[in-house]
Amino acid sequence: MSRRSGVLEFAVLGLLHDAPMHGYELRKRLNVLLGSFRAFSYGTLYPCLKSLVAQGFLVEDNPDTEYVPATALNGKRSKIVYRLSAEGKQRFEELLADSGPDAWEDEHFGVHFAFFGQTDRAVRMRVLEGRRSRLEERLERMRSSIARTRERFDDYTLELQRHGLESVEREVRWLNELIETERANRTGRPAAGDTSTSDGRGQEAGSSDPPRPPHDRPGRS
Amino acid sequence: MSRRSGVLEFAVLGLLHDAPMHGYELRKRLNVLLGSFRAFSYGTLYPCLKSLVAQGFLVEDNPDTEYVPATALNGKRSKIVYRLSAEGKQRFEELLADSGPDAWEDEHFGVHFAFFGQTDRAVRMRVLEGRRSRLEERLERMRSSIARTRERFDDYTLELQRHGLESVEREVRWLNELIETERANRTGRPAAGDTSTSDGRGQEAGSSDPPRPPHDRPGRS
DNA sequence: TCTCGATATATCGAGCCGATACATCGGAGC
DNA sequence: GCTCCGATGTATCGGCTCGATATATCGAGA
Repeated sequence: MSRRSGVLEFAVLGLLHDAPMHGYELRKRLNVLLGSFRAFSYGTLYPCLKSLVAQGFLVEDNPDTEYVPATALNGKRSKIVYRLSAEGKQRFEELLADSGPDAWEDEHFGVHFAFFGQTDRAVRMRVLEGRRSRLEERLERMRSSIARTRERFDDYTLELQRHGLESVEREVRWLNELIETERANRTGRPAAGDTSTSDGRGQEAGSSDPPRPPHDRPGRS
Repeated sequence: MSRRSGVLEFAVLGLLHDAPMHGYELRKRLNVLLGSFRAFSYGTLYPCLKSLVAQGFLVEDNPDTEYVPATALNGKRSKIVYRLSAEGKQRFEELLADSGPDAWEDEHFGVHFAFFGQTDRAVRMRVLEGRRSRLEERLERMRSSIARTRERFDDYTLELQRHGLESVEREVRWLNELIETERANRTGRPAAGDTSTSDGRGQEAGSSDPPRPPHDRPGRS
């Protein structure tokens, strides 16, 4: 589990960091959290939850004391509420601090960004700039590819390629705005790059400085 | 094979409609053709080619007469050139004429659009409008979802959702332009809605009227 | 009461990717 | 001429993920 992407693990840990939940609720919030970036199905979520329990990152809060229907078969399938263990909390912090090349690949960037509110400013900057350079490489390849094959395809195919290209260009502009905002919000005090394992701070969301992303006005109704 | 998406089958048939090719070349062109819409790996392509041969849609042009190295093992693995059979050509025409709901889902729309140059105008219109209404449904859901969860997430998460929303909005605007162009290019003669199985027309690309998609100017260098 | 949809957990077949292996060929460098 | 290396070329395997499906409860409404 989570050998390939680890995206789901990260997202689940992050959501359960706020509040305990059961799978059904978790999946709904998951697909809202990640927006149009990614969606997961039950066939992926439930095995992942099991794996996270087996790894010790999650604990099943089995509320046998609470309302259990149990009218049916002896197996009595009731709600299973998952809660983050101490190891799970620590694991989430580790994932938050990761600013390696993986963090700005297609599959990972969305989740990392979704939790930027709990991420150090230095990590945020590295991830944003890494993502941008990644997309600029792709842009270069797409442009030369379109230029090379301009004569070989009909107009609709070229239009599809052009549209894809502009999507990536828009993505880069978005990143530029974000980076610019990060730079503008740079206070005099640099973010404390603590590698200690959550020693003193017992607070849940230790965001001392509000990041304030761009686009204060929602734009349209 | 090709039970779920059929995208690869469609794209392979369409590319081999123009010229015979071997797998390696096919994959390169495939990933250019579909732009940023989709990419396929060898692990998907080669089994699909085998399946298409087994179904009788492709023929292996094994050029034993041409240069065969054969210095190595007795199996002598040389180039395998794939060519469209008559059944394959007919299959491609069928896929081109498909304007059912599947044609405007996420997985299928890109390929269908890539071959719009060989598609009837009536089918093009149905697919574009179907796609647009599909995205507008999604837009509605995303908007209400963001409105409902505005207070539950931090600013970066909301920014991610907003950006996803604007991506879909941009997609709808793009479709609007395309549909408008289709309408403007509507000549007096309606496209012959023939359901016959490619009876008279032996021509390769039977595009009698040039579709002329929007954005004549490439915009930027 | 009976149906229907939302809530809730779980599994299975099949598609698809990434990595990898194997083999050839043309060119760069020596 | 020689070797190394990257592009060309075909092929497979492990495993992640999806869509469909099965099962069961609950609240709302006909």
